[in-house]
Amino acid sequence: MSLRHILLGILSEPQSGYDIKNRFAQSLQHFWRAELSQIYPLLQKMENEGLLTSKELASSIGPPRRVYKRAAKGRRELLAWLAGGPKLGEERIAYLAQVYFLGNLRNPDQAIKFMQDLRDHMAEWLKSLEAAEGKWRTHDRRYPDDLPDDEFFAQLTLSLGLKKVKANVDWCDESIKRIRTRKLAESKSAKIA
Amino acid sequence: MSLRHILLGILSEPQSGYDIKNRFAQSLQHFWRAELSQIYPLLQKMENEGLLTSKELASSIGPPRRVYKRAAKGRRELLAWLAGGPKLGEERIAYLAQVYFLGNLRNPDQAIKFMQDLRDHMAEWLKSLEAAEGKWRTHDRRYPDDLPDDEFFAQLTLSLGLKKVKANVDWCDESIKRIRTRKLAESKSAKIA
DNA sequence: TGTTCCATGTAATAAGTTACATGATTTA
DNA sequence: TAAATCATGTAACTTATTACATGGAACA
Repeated sequence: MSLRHILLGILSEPQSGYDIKNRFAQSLQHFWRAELSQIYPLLQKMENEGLLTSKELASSIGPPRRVYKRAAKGRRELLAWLAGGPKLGEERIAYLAQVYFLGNLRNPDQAIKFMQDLRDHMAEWLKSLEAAEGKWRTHDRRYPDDLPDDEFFAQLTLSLGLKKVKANVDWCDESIKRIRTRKLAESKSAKIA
Repeated sequence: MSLRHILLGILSEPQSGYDIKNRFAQSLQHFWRAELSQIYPLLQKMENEGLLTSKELASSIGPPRRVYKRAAKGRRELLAWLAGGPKLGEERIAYLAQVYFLGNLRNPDQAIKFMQDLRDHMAEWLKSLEAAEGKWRTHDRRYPDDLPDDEFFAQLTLSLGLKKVKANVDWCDESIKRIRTRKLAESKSAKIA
């Protein structure tokens, strides 16, 4: 039920479905994803429910755009979501489910490969977050604590992102070592037996 | 598409839908959740697809249980999922979406309250993870690196959980301070103006 | 005697994914 | 001239949630 609230959050300024998709690509995708084919019908539905208003605008580059903005009712629903306190216990992290079952792989090298692959992705992700932060810092001297409200809270999520992705990289390194050590211990006990 | 793979992972040993729900409550729920009303029909469907087999067992305490176990075909599908490498980019963390939009709250005290609430939940979660670890360590001297494969990889997810939840608590503390500082700066500039 | 636990499910609805369809404009 | 970007959508399908239905055993 969160996508509708995310749309309400984004639509303090008028934007098209396409704009929203780009907003996901920039920042939101780190904790929620959505396809255009989900966004477009939902915008229409929410307009019918009186949460949004829309108008069609001609565009210089390409087809006309339908831009949506939240209505007063939409703003109230957003505030109710926030006032309801943090929604915990709904996390989904597919790669951890995979790690949980890595023991099913017969050869420990496969588990090591999986963790190295994960490590590489996390390190790359960390790089991109650090680059985003660096750019933001150099382009806006208000960064990070004098930013306007909406950007400040987006920065908070970036700052947690950095911490968590770093923790992930460290954990991957540790885990790979631990799997290697087990592998050695196993081959020794096999020789003894 | 991950629940079917999680079921395949769990069902190396025969278990009922109810057992699976309990398994979620113990550990899996930290990265994936599932309701019984999703589990039961999916087990049936996967049996029809030849991924699982089942049989009904009488129980001493309560109604008869239908226990499922993965078939050879199910095991192959699980291995293919793991061999496909880590599934990234599908994370869902609703509370971060909320933080992202906290700027919509007019009064900074509301944002502080939200973050304190989040902090409390994270601290409680951390306690429960530490308790789980302590219990495991005292009850099994093989903990953590000499555990059998399946438990070892489950322990890896616990060890990441500890790191991440700690990072979350720290980040909440930092964030609350930062919001407080902004609030003070704002009230000063209001006086000057 | 009421609540929790054990145990299985169905029905209705909502949310989300994948594939398809269209067409202009800009860049390589 | 092929690909990418801009822009909007529909159709078919899968996945997930909420509500409902049943009933015995244990516990407080």
